Amino acid sequence: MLQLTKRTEYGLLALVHLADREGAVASVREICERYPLPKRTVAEVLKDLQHAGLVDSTRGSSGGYTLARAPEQVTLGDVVRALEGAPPLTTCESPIVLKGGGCEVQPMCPIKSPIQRVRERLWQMLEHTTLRSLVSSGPHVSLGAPGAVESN
Amino acid sequence: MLQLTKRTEYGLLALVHLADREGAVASVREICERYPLPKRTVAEVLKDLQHAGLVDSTRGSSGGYTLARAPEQVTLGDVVRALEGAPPLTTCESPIVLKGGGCEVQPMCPIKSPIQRVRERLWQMLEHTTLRSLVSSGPHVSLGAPGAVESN
DNA sequence: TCCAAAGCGCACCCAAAAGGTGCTAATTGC
DNA sequence: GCAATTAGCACCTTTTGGGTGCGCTTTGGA
Ligand code: SF4
Ligand code: SF4
Repeated sequence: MLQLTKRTEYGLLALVHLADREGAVASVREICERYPLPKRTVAEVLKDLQHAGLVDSTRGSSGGYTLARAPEQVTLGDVVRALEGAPPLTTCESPIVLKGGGCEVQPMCPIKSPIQRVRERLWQMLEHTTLRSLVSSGPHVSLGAPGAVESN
Repeated sequence: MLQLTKRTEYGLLALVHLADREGAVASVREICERYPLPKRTVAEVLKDLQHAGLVDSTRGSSGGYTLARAPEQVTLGDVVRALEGAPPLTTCESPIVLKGGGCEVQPMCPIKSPIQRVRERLWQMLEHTTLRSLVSSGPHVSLGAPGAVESN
Protein backbone atom coordinates (compact mmCIF):
# COMPACT_ATOMS: atom_id res chain seq x y z
CA MET A 1 0.00 0.00 0.00
CA LEU A 2 1.03 3.54 -0.65
CA GLN A 3 1.05 4.55 2.97
CA LEU A 4 3.42 5.16 5.82
CA THR A 5 3.28 2.73 8.72
CA LYS A 6 2.38 3.77 12.24
CA ARG A 7 5.88 2.88 13.26
CA THR A 8 7.18 5.58 10.96
CA GLU A 9 4.75 8.07 12.39
CA TYR A 10 5.80 7.20 15.91
CA GLY A 11 9.40 7.57 14.88
CA LEU A 12 8.79 10.98 13.39
CA LEU A 13 6.93 12.21 16.44
CA ALA A 14 9.71 10.95 18.67
CA LEU A 15 12.35 12.60 16.56
CA VAL A 16 10.46 15.87 16.55
CA HIS A 17 10.33 15.70 20.31
CA LEU A 18 14.03 15.01 20.49
CA ALA A 19 14.70 17.92 18.19
CA ASP A 20 12.74 20.17 20.52
CA ARG A 21 14.82 18.97 23.42
CA GLU A 22 17.91 20.27 21.71
CA GLY A 23 20.39 17.71 22.87
CA ALA A 24 18.82 16.91 26.22
CA VAL A 25 17.96 13.27 26.74
CA ALA A 26 14.32 12.31 26.46
CA SER A 27 12.96 9.02 27.73
CA VAL A 28 10.25 6.96 26.13
CA ARG A 29 8.03 7.76 29.06
CA GLU A 30 8.47 11.45 28.46
CA ILE A 31 7.52 11.11 24.81
CA CYS A 32 4.47 9.04 25.60
CA GLU A 33 3.33 11.54 28.17
CA ARG A 34 3.39 14.23 25.56
CA TYR A 35 1.70 12.19 22.85
CA PRO A 36 -0.80 9.43 23.60
CA LEU A 37 1.16 6.58 22.04
CA PRO A 38 1.69 2.95 23.02
CA LYS A 39 4.81 3.10 25.13
CA ARG A 40 6.28 -0.26 24.36
CA THR A 41 5.94 0.08 20.64
CA VAL A 42 7.52 3.51 20.67
CA ALA A 43 10.37 1.99 22.64
CA GLU A 44 10.76 -0.62 19.93
CA VAL A 45 10.83 2.05 17.28
CA LEU A 46 13.40 4.13 19.11
CA LYS A 47 15.57 1.06 19.42
CA ASP A 48 15.43 0.60 15.67
CA LEU A 49 16.31 4.22 15.13
CA GLN A 50 19.24 3.70 17.43
CA HIS A 51 20.41 0.75 15.36
CA ALA A 52 20.11 2.88 12.26
CA GLY A 53 22.31 5.49 13.85
CA LEU A 54 19.69 8.21 13.91
CA VAL A 55 19.60 8.54 17.68
CA ASP A 56 21.99 7.86 20.53
CA SER A 57 20.87 6.13 23.69
CA THR A 58 22.00 6.37 27.27
CA ARG A 59 20.99 3.70 29.71
CA GLY A 60 20.48 3.86 33.41
CA SER A 61 17.99 5.54 35.59
CA SER A 62 18.21 8.95 34.01
CA GLY A 63 18.81 7.68 30.53
CA GLY A 64 16.96 8.16 27.29
CA TYR A 65 17.57 9.15 23.72
CA THR A 66 19.13 12.08 21.95
CA LEU A 67 19.39 13.01 18.31
CA ALA A 68 22.54 11.67 16.74
CA ARG A 69 22.64 14.40 14.09
CA ALA A 70 21.37 17.90 13.59
CA PRO A 71 17.71 18.10 12.54
CA GLU A 72 18.81 19.40 9.16
CA GLN A 73 20.72 16.20 8.57
CA VAL A 74 17.88 13.79 9.20
CA THR A 75 15.47 13.19 6.35
CA LEU A 76 12.14 11.49 6.01
CA GLY A 77 13.89 9.02 3.78
CA ASP A 78 16.28 8.09 6.56
CA VAL A 79 13.42 7.40 8.91
CA VAL A 80 11.48 5.33 6.42
CA ARG A 81 14.55 3.35 5.54
CA ALA A 82 15.29 2.70 9.19
CA LEU A 83 11.77 1.63 10.10
CA GLU A 84 10.35 0.05 6.96
CA GLY A 85 13.48 -1.54 5.58
CA ALA A 86 13.98 -1.96 1.87
CA PRO A 87 12.23 0.59 -0.32
CA PRO A 88 11.37 -1.39 -3.43
CA LEU A 89 8.01 0.10 -4.47
CA THR A 90 7.69 -2.93 -6.73
CA THR A 91 8.62 -6.54 -6.14
CA CYS A 92 11.32 -6.60 -8.77
CA GLU A 93 14.35 -4.34 -8.38
CA SER A 94 14.73 -4.75 -4.67
CA PRO A 95 18.36 -4.53 -3.59
CA ILE A 96 18.42 -8.03 -2.15
CA VAL A 97 17.85 -11.08 -4.29
CA LEU A 98 14.44 -12.43 -3.50
CA LYS A 99 13.61 -16.06 -3.07
CA GLY A 100 11.82 -17.66 -5.98
CA GLY A 101 13.92 -15.92 -8.57
CA GLY A 102 11.99 -12.68 -8.70
CA CYS A 103 9.35 -11.54 -11.12
CA GLU A 104 8.65 -13.73 -14.14
CA VAL A 105 7.42 -10.79 -16.14
CA GLN A 106 10.69 -8.95 -15.86
CA PRO A 107 12.26 -9.77 -19.25
CA MET A 108 9.28 -8.40 -21.11
CA CYS A 109 8.02 -5.92 -18.54
CA PRO A 110 7.05 -2.60 -20.10
CA ILE A 111 6.41 -0.82 -16.85
CA LYS A 112 9.58 -1.63 -14.98
CA SER A 113 11.73 1.31 -15.88
CA PRO A 114 8.99 3.92 -15.81
CA ILE A 115 8.00 2.72 -12.36
CA GLN A 116 11.57 2.93 -11.24
CA ARG A 117 11.71 6.52 -12.35
CA VAL A 118 8.68 7.25 -10.25
CA ARG A 119 10.32 5.53 -7.34
CA GLU A 120 13.43 7.63 -7.71
CA ARG A 121 11.49 10.83 -7.74
CA LEU A 122 9.55 9.75 -4.70
CA TRP A 123 12.73 9.06 -2.79
CA GLN A 124 14.27 12.32 -3.84
CA MET A 125 11.26 13.95 -2.29
CA LEU A 126 11.66 11.99 0.92
CA GLU A 127 15.35 12.71 1.10
CA HIS A 128 14.75 16.41 0.73
CA THR A 129 12.27 16.58 3.57
CA THR A 130 14.34 17.17 6.67
CA LEU A 131 13.42 16.83 10.28
CA ARG A 132 14.05 20.53 10.59
CA SER A 133 11.31 21.32 8.12
CA LEU A 134 8.92 19.12 10.09
CA VAL A 135 9.75 20.84 13.36
CA SER A 136 9.43 24.35 12.07
CA SER A 137 6.25 24.05 10.07
CA GLY A 138 3.38 22.23 11.81
CA PRO A 139 1.02 23.73 14.39
CA HIS A 140 3.49 22.49 16.95
CA VAL A 141 2.51 24.04 20.26
CA SER A 142 5.61 25.15 22.09
CA LEU A 143 6.76 23.45 25.22
CA GLY A 144 7.54 25.35 28.33
CA ALA A 145 11.16 26.04 29.18
CA PRO A 146 13.13 22.87 28.49
CA GLY A 147 13.20 20.76 31.61
CA ALA A 148 10.78 22.94 33.53
CA VAL A 149 7.26 21.83 32.79
CA GLU A 150 6.09 18.30 32.00
CA SER A 151 3.78 18.16 34.99
CA ASN A 152 3.14 14.43 34.87
CA MET B 1 4.30 0.22 3.41
CA LEU B 2 5.51 2.60 0.81
CA GLN B 3 4.97 0.19 -2.04
CA LEU B 4 2.54 -0.50 -4.84
CA THR B 5 0.47 -3.66 -4.56
CA LYS B 6 0.69 -6.49 -7.06
CA ARG B 7 -2.86 -5.73 -8.04
CA THR B 8 -1.76 -2.32 -9.21
CA GLU B 9 1.06 -3.83 -11.19
CA TYR B 10 -1.30 -6.27 -12.83
CA GLY B 11 -3.63 -3.45 -13.64
CA LEU B 12 -0.87 -1.41 -15.21
CA LEU B 13 0.32 -4.30 -17.32
CA ALA B 14 -3.21 -5.00 -18.46
CA LEU B 15 -3.77 -1.38 -19.34
CA VAL B 16 -0.53 -1.23 -21.27
CA HIS B 17 -1.65 -4.24 -23.23
CA LEU B 18 -5.00 -2.66 -23.93
CA ALA B 19 -3.27 0.49 -25.07
CA ASP B 20 -1.23 -1.54 -27.52
CA ARG B 21 -4.38 -3.08 -28.88
CA GLU B 22 -5.62 0.35 -29.83
CA GLY B 23 -9.30 -0.14 -29.26
CA ALA B 24 -9.50 -3.83 -30.05
CA VAL B 25 -10.93 -5.98 -27.29
CA ALA B 26 -8.49 -8.05 -25.29
CA SER B 27 -9.58 -10.90 -23.04
CA VAL B 28 -8.04 -11.83 -19.74
CA ARG B 29 -6.76 -15.01 -21.35
CA GLU B 30 -4.94 -13.01 -23.99
CA ILE B 31 -3.27 -10.81 -21.37
CA CYS B 32 -2.19 -13.78 -19.30
CA GLU B 33 -0.73 -15.49 -22.33
CA ARG B 34 1.44 -12.49 -22.93
CA TYR B 35 2.49 -12.03 -19.32
CA PRO B 36 2.79 -14.90 -16.85
CA LEU B 37 0.21 -13.67 -14.39
CA PRO B 38 -2.45 -15.44 -12.30
CA LYS B 39 -5.47 -15.34 -14.57
CA ARG B 40 -8.19 -15.14 -12.00
CA THR B 41 -6.62 -12.34 -10.05
CA VAL B 42 -6.07 -10.33 -13.20
CA ALA B 43 -9.72 -10.85 -14.00
CA GLU B 44 -10.62 -9.50 -10.60
CA VAL B 45 -8.44 -6.47 -11.17
CA LEU B 46 -9.91 -5.77 -14.59
CA LYS B 47 -13.35 -5.95 -13.08
CA ASP B 48 -12.36 -3.29 -10.56
CA LEU B 49 -10.94 -1.13 -13.31
CA GLN B 50 -14.23 -1.51 -15.10
CA HIS B 51 -16.11 -0.33 -12.03
CA ALA B 52 -13.82 2.64 -11.82
CA GLY B 53 -14.63 3.52 -15.40
CA LEU B 54 -11.12 3.03 -16.72
CA VAL B 55 -12.02 0.19 -19.07
CA ASP B 56 -15.12 -0.95 -20.90
CA SER B 57 -16.13 -4.58 -20.99
CA THR B 58 -17.98 -6.67 -23.51
CA ARG B 59 -19.30 -10.01 -22.46
CA GLY B 60 -19.94 -13.10 -24.46
CA SER B 61 -17.77 -15.51 -26.29
CA SER B 62 -15.65 -12.97 -28.12
CA GLY B 63 -15.76 -10.40 -25.36
CA GLY B 64 -13.05 -8.73 -23.39
CA TYR B 65 -11.91 -5.31 -22.31
CA THR B 66 -11.03 -2.09 -24.04
CA LEU B 67 -9.65 1.19 -22.80
CA ALA B 68 -12.38 3.60 -21.83
CA ARG B 69 -10.19 6.66 -22.47
CA ALA B 70 -7.16 7.59 -24.48
CA PRO B 71 -3.85 6.52 -22.94
CA GLU B 72 -3.01 10.18 -22.35
CA GLN B 73 -6.06 10.51 -20.15
CA VAL B 74 -5.28 7.66 -17.78
CA THR B 75 -2.85 8.35 -14.97
CA LEU B 76 -1.02 6.22 -12.45
CA GLY B 77 -3.05 7.99 -9.83
CA ASP B 78 -6.28 6.80 -11.43
CA VAL B 79 -5.10 3.23 -11.34
CA VAL B 80 -3.93 3.37 -7.76
CA ARG B 81 -7.16 4.99 -6.68
CA ALA B 82 -9.17 2.33 -8.48
CA LEU B 83 -7.23 -0.62 -7.09
CA GLU B 84 -6.03 0.48 -3.66
CA GLY B 85 -8.91 2.66 -2.62
CA ALA B 86 -8.38 5.60 -0.33
CA PRO B 87 -4.96 7.21 -0.51
CA PRO B 88 -4.41 8.45 3.02
CA LEU B 89 -0.64 7.99 3.52
CA THR B 90 -1.35 8.53 7.21
CA THR B 91 -4.19 7.27 9.35
CA CYS B 92 -5.55 10.71 10.08
CA GLU B 93 -6.82 12.80 7.18
CA SER B 94 -8.50 10.00 5.33
CA PRO B 95 -11.57 11.15 3.43
CA ILE B 96 -13.90 8.81 5.30
CA VAL B 97 -14.45 9.07 9.03
CA LEU B 98 -12.68 6.18 10.64
CA LYS B 99 -14.05 4.13 13.48
CA GLY B 100 -12.61 4.88 16.87
CA GLY B 101 -12.62 8.60 16.33
CA GLY B 102 -9.33 8.87 14.52
CA CYS B 103 -5.92 9.74 15.80
CA GLU B 104 -5.62 10.91 19.38
CA VAL B 105 -2.47 12.85 18.63
CA GLN B 106 -4.18 15.00 16.06
CA PRO B 107 -4.83 18.16 18.14
CA MET B 108 -1.16 18.49 19.02
CA CYS B 109 0.37 16.72 16.06
CA PRO B 110 3.39 18.56 14.69
CA ILE B 111 3.85 16.34 11.67
CA LYS B 112 0.36 16.32 10.28
CA SER B 113 0.48 19.19 7.87
CA PRO B 114 4.03 18.59 6.65
CA ILE B 115 3.12 14.99 5.93
CA GLN B 116 0.07 16.12 4.05
CA ARG B 117 2.21 18.31 1.88
CA VAL B 118 4.36 15.34 1.04
CA ARG B 119 1.26 13.36 0.21
CA GLU B 120 0.04 16.04 -2.12
CA ARG B 121 3.30 16.18 -3.99
CA LEU B 122 3.33 12.42 -4.29
CA TRP B 123 -0.13 12.41 -5.79
CA GLN B 124 0.72 15.20 -8.15
CA MET B 125 3.49 12.98 -9.37
CA LEU B 126 1.16 10.04 -9.81
CA GLU B 127 -1.43 12.13 -11.58
CA HIS B 128 1.14 13.41 -14.01
CA THR B 129 2.34 9.97 -15.01
CA THR B 130 0.08 8.92 -17.85
CA LEU B 131 -0.47 5.53 -19.35
CA ARG B 132 0.91 6.94 -22.56
CA SER B 133 4.23 7.65 -20.94
CA LEU B 134 4.36 4.10 -19.64
CA VAL B 135 3.64 2.63 -23.05
CA SER B 136 6.16 4.70 -24.90
CA SER B 137 9.09 4.50 -22.53
CA GLY B 138 9.90 1.01 -21.22
CA PRO B 139 11.79 -1.70 -23.11
CA HIS B 140 8.40 -2.79 -24.36
CA VAL B 141 9.02 -5.28 -27.12
CA SER B 142 6.63 -4.60 -29.94
CA LEU B 143 3.85 -6.96 -30.76
CA GLY B 144 3.34 -8.19 -34.24
CA ALA B 145 0.64 -6.63 -36.34
CA PRO B 146 -2.36 -6.20 -34.11
CA GLY B 147 -4.40 -9.36 -34.20
CA ALA B 148 -1.88 -11.29 -36.24
CA VAL B 149 0.59 -12.96 -33.90
CA GLU B 150 -0.11 -14.28 -30.40
CA SER B 151 0.73 -17.84 -31.29
CA ASN B 152 -0.80 -19.44 -28.21
C1' DT C 1 24.09 -1.23 49.38
C1' DC C 2 19.99 -1.57 47.28
C1' DC C 3 16.42 -0.10 44.43
C1' DA C 4 13.94 2.19 40.89
C1' DA C 5 14.09 3.87 36.34
C1' DA C 6 15.55 3.47 32.14
C1' DG C 7 17.08 0.85 27.80
C1' DC C 8 17.97 -4.12 25.46
C1' DG C 9 16.63 -8.37 23.40
C1' DC C 10 13.88 -11.88 21.90
C1' DA C 11 9.90 -14.27 21.15
C1' DC C 12 5.29 -14.42 20.71
C1' DC C 13 0.35 -13.17 19.77
C1' DC C 14 -3.45 -10.90 17.39
C1' DA C 15 -5.61 -8.36 13.74
C1' DA C 16 -5.68 -6.62 9.22
C1' DA C 17 -4.37 -6.61 4.58
C1' DA C 18 -2.86 -8.76 0.33
C1' DG C 19 -2.93 -12.42 -2.83
C1' DG C 20 -5.30 -15.96 -4.71
C1' DT C 21 -9.27 -19.64 -5.63
C1' DG C 22 -14.04 -22.05 -5.96
C1' DC C 23 -18.21 -21.82 -7.60
C1' DT C 24 -22.10 -20.32 -9.87
C1' DA C 25 -24.46 -17.26 -12.69
C1' DA C 26 -25.26 -14.15 -16.99
C1' DT C 27 -24.07 -12.97 -21.69
C1' DT C 28 -23.10 -13.73 -26.50
C1' DG C 29 -21.04 -15.44 -30.93
C1' DC C 30 -20.82 -19.69 -33.49
C1' DG D 1 -27.03 -25.89 -27.58
C1' DC D 2 -22.14 -25.08 -26.72
C1' DA D 3 -18.07 -22.87 -25.64
C1' DA D 4 -15.87 -18.68 -24.34
C1' DT D 5 -16.11 -14.89 -21.84
C1' DT D 6 -17.25 -11.44 -18.03
C1' DA D 7 -19.88 -10.79 -13.22
C1' DG D 8 -20.44 -11.59 -8.49
C1' DC D 9 -19.55 -13.32 -4.10
C1' DA D 10 -17.52 -15.87 -0.68
C1' DC D 11 -13.79 -18.06 1.12
C1' DC D 12 -8.99 -19.42 2.17
C1' DT D 13 -3.91 -18.74 2.96
C1' DT D 14 0.11 -16.03 3.58
C1' DT D 15 2.30 -11.91 4.87
C1' DT D 16 2.69 -7.71 7.36
C1' DG D 17 1.83 -4.57 10.95
C1' DG D 18 0.90 -3.46 15.57
C1' DG D 19 1.44 -4.60 20.05
C1' DT D 20 3.03 -7.47 24.53
C1' DG D 21 5.40 -10.69 27.93
C1' DC D 22 9.22 -11.37 30.26
C1' DG D 23 13.57 -11.26 31.84
C1' DC D 24 18.16 -9.00 31.54
C1' DT D 25 21.49 -5.02 31.86
C1' DT D 26 22.87 -0.45 33.06
C1' DT D 27 23.08 3.48 36.07
C1' DG D 28 21.98 7.21 39.18
C1' DG D 29 20.55 8.27 43.62
C1' DA D 30 18.31 7.43 48.18
S1 SF4 E 1 9.43 -6.64 -13.69
FE1 SF4 E 1 7.57 -5.42 -14.08
S2 SF4 E 1 5.88 -6.72 -13.38
FE2 SF4 E 1 7.76 -7.60 -12.50
S3 SF4 E 1 7.92 -6.64 -10.43
FE3 SF4 E 1 9.11 -5.33 -11.87
S4 SF4 E 1 7.66 -3.75 -12.53
FE4 SF4 E 1 6.42 -5.40 -11.62
S1 SF4 F 1 0.03 11.32 14.40
FE1 SF4 F 1 -0.40 13.21 13.27
S2 SF4 F 1 -0.04 12.66 11.12
FE2 SF4 F 1 -0.23 10.73 12.23
S3 SF4 F 1 -2.42 10.18 12.05
FE3 SF4 F 1 -2.20 11.34 13.99
S4 SF4 F 1 -2.63 13.50 13.43
FE4 SF4 F 1 -2.24 12.37 11.49
